[in-house]
Amino acid sequence: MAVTIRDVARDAGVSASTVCRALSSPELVKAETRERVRRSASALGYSPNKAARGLITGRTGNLGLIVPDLANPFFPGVVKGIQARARELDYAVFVADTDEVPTAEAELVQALAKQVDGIVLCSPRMSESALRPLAEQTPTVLLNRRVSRIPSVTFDNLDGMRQAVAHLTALGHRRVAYVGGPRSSWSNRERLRGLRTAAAANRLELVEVGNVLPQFTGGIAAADLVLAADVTAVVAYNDLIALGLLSRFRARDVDVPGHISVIGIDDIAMSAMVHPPLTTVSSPVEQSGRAGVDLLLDLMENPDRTATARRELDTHLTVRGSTGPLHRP
Amino acid sequence: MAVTIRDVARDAGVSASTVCRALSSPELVKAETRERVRRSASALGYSPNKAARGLITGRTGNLGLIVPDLANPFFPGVVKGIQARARELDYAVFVADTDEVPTAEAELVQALAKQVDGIVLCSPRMSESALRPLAEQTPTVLLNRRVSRIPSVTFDNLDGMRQAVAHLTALGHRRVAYVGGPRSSWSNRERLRGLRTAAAANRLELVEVGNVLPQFTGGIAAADLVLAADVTAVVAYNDLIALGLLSRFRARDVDVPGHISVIGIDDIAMSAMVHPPLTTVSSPVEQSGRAGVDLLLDLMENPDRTATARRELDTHLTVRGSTGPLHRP
DNA sequence: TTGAAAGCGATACCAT
DNA sequence: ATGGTATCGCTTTCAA
Repeated sequence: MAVTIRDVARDAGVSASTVCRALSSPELVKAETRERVRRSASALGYSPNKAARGLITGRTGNLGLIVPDLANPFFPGVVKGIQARARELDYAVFVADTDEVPTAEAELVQALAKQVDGIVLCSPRMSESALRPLAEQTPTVLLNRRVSRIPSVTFDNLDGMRQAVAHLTALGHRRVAYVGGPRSSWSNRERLRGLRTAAAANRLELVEVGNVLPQFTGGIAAADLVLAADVTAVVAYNDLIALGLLSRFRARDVDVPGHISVIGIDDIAMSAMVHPPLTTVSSPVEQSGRAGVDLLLDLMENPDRTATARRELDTHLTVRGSTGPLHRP
Repeated sequence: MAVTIRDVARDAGVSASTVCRALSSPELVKAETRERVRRSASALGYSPNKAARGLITGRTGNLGLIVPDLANPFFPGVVKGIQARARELDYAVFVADTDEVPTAEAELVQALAKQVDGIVLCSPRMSESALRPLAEQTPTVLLNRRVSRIPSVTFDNLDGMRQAVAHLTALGHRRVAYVGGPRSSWSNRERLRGLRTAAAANRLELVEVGNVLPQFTGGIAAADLVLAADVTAVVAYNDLIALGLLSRFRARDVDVPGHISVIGIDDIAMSAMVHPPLTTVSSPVEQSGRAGVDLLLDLMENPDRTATARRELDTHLTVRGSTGPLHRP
């Protein structure tokens, strides 16, 4: 079948060891021999078997990536960032989708652990106590989650919320709702914390209307609760929820932003495509993926020094038509 | 580090061979021994190293998947379907995104070929002559593309277009535009062919307004051409383009569906979320992914007999608010 | 029913 | 500078 190192060795009239060296440590081989080997290799179309190499070197050249739900456009962005960086570094990427089932996370990590050099865990929902042993077993980087002694890439949710509240305050809003996402989401907790802090600092009333699925339907479901809460603005855990709110508001003939202002988080592409376009807290999603890969490689080379490495990326408010000044009497 | 088969063997007081058999060919091992081995294995948290196994069996237990652009919500759907099926069958999946760069396809196939048992090529843009040698080298299944002697899963684009035209005809439309996607897209060619056939059969005028990127911005760009074409309805290569059309129409104060009807293809989630919601030709996307995996496994077991296996999945028109009867004078 | 040993493909160490 | 050999973890004859 496939051409092996021994085929090349025979063809070039040298030993397998020499072929190996000629290809991976050229400086150790006489120029003439090296050339002969290289010619044979490319003539036969040889390329080394990564699995076999990994067996002995302990490096597979593969990375693992686990995300909660590819149907949420936020995550494909992360995947693209990771892919792009991984390809630059000549790594291949296993991708697994847990379908928002927290127990699937650990299973998938276990399944991938032996065939990858490291794993990027994106927005994991599992508990810290479940997470830490996994991270000790395989080099792991967390995205959108912070856990002590595990490297992570996060967005500055606190500052994002501060910007959102500042914007609403400037527009005259005094009473604002928050539609929460999954309770097990670290981002959700951070966003809530950021909102509380910012609200207090601005003497704004914050109404928490509960937790919903981080999806369009979650927003649909929350919309009526928001209206009943008698607020003039609402911040949603993510853009999908915010889009659900917008949709339901329209169905109920509630004017946005005339009657109520809406702010989402993530800045998924769709947010700019709807009408009115959604004001949202933008995060550099692809960049977070790239940063995750870089952190992972650091970690692999240097298990201890970088164990607590952290990148926190800036967010910024993108103001669009779904927020506006308060007109109500 | 990781627990190996020998650790389990020692713990259970048997040889490595027996552990291997107990786990993969249980019927060859005495029940009692088998149980003991299994207990040791799970106590130690053993799971076999796929790479090492692959070295000897020639099977890696991995699949490769190559898609043009994860940012187009159609593709994450495919990925989810493939993942789900692959996980059921205990396969892990490499995912690679070409960013719509056709030359990246072959490179990625080459890079993955040696570490997977088979590859699913989703909507490949490369030429047939480039495709065929790749498919001969590694078991390959095509999604959304048909090439002789390579197994494939496709949607019944022709019938989908027939349904779309029937719908528009029933509403009274006589002159319809088509906004094309990438010229190198097989689906685009099929859709165009289907439209031409159906238009002729219904004595409908079909205006082809050129090819655009299969993205929201493509639709924005095409909208003005469509308006200038003096049609009462437009079919777009995909939903993203259709959403771009809707957006631009709204910006130009063109009423949909009062002044013009719009039909997309794919039925991505967003299509139901906008206003007016988009009429579209729905395809069973996740199912196509699952079918792709099944075809691939057939092919692996049976390289010759199934070389030309084909699945064509039914599509159906989902009518929503973006199409309506003709009111114009 | 079980164990010993060979070997998959590549690499790394030890000789020469 | 090059070759021989052991080894990675697992599966698979072949014997017992």
